[in-house]
Amino acid sequence: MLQVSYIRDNREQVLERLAVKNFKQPELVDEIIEIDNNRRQTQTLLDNVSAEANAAAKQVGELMRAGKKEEAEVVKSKTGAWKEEIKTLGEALAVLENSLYEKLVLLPNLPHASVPKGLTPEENEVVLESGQKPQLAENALPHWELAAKYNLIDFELGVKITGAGFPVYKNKGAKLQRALINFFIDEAEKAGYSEVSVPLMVNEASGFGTSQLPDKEGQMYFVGLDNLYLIPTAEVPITNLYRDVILKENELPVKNCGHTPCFRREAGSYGAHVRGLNRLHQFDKVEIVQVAHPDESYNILEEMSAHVQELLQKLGLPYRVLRLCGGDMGFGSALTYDMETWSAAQQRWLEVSSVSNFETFQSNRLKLRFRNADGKIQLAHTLNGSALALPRIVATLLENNQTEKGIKVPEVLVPYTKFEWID
RNA sequence: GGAGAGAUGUCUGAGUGGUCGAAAGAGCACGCCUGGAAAGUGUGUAUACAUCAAAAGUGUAUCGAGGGUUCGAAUCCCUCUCUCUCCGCCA
Repeated sequence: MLQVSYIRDNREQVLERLAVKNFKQPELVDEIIEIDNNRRQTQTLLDNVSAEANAAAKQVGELMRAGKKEEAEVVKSKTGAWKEEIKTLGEALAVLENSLYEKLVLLPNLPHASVPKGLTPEENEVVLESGQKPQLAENALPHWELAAKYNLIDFELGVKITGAGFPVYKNKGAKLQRALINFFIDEAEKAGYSEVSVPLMVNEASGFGTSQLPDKEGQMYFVGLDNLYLIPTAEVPITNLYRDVILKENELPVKNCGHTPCFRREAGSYGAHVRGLNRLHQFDKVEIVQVAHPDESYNILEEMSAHVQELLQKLGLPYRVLRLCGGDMGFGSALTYDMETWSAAQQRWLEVSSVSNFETFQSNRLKLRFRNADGKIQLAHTLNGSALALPRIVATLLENNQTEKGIKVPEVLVPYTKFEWID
């Protein structure tokens, strides 16, 4: 959520930045400024009347104590009008605050200056490409066939017990999952992230804090009986650890990592591109999250991007890094890098990580602040990234490393899997 | 799920209608003291909004949340949420 005071003071810039994100309702900006003017006037009126009423109440108390009952009655009789006014103004203020809020949550974050204009994924900027795309044999198989051939993943069994998009991992498939999770967590800890293990369901306030709500209401599984949402990413519980927190400047940056399953309804996604592990309703992911000083957040974004790339390098996967264009960015992000690995059997890039700087967009909602060097309270910046999401990593590992002997496990994973070949 | 108790600042904890944004202690910050530290000692130590060019200052709101009674509510009443204890169930 953008800060009203910022919008008020930087109207032109806000409009210009929103245009980069192809925001469809720029008129909201002026509506917000208008409502806010109204709100501030009302606030001032209300404060003044309340001050008068407070002074009178105090006076009554003093008169009563002095035994001047009649004078006290006189003052009392004057308070009726104030009460009425306080009530009316208070209600008006609440209406204004609500409508201000309702419009404010519709504004996405402003994109960073480096974000390219554009509408579609095709317009994302390729920042770099790394690694060799493997040349597979003629009869190379896509991962869903490899999974069946080596008895690693049973999609039909998942359909039976839950539904499509909930695979059952078996044998070396299950072990590979655990190996990847442990590898990713260990790497994150080496990079200074401390591990947390968090709830997989969150309340509405948490969903709102990281801006999944109200924006992505329909994308999350919702447990109506208890009003809880299944997390779509560990970003939600981990970042919300710091909701309503004021940190000390020297505590920044805060670095956390955590493994969780993620649950996504993915409503409306069907077809070849969601085959196999390409898009699931439940998948495992290791997430890295940082709470940063505003002056440092873009350096930290690069550091997080480098961390993700290092993982891909260690796994020997060819990848590329995209800087998302305005139209393809998430609602709350100021700058997002997507990392994609090359799936040799499918001949396409698969997104395996997304690293974003939210600047103050989340922290404004979270009330996540720090006390700066001047002793002033200031909003912190939040960042997060996948490091990494498992399914598409598994997909590309299986596909890219297939040989006639079986599937070769990357060396870095062998200490975790305790086997070198899937055969 | 049933019965009871409770929710106050960073923490402990006082406060049952006015002088309470809130005692006291601890913690923390800064100073004094000290060769240095500890002890001792002094001062300070919530947040939001409004006002102001800005700071200072001032005003308003906030003692779990929301509503009510009253000239006046941390304190009384109602509703909700959460926590603790006991019982039940249970990985």
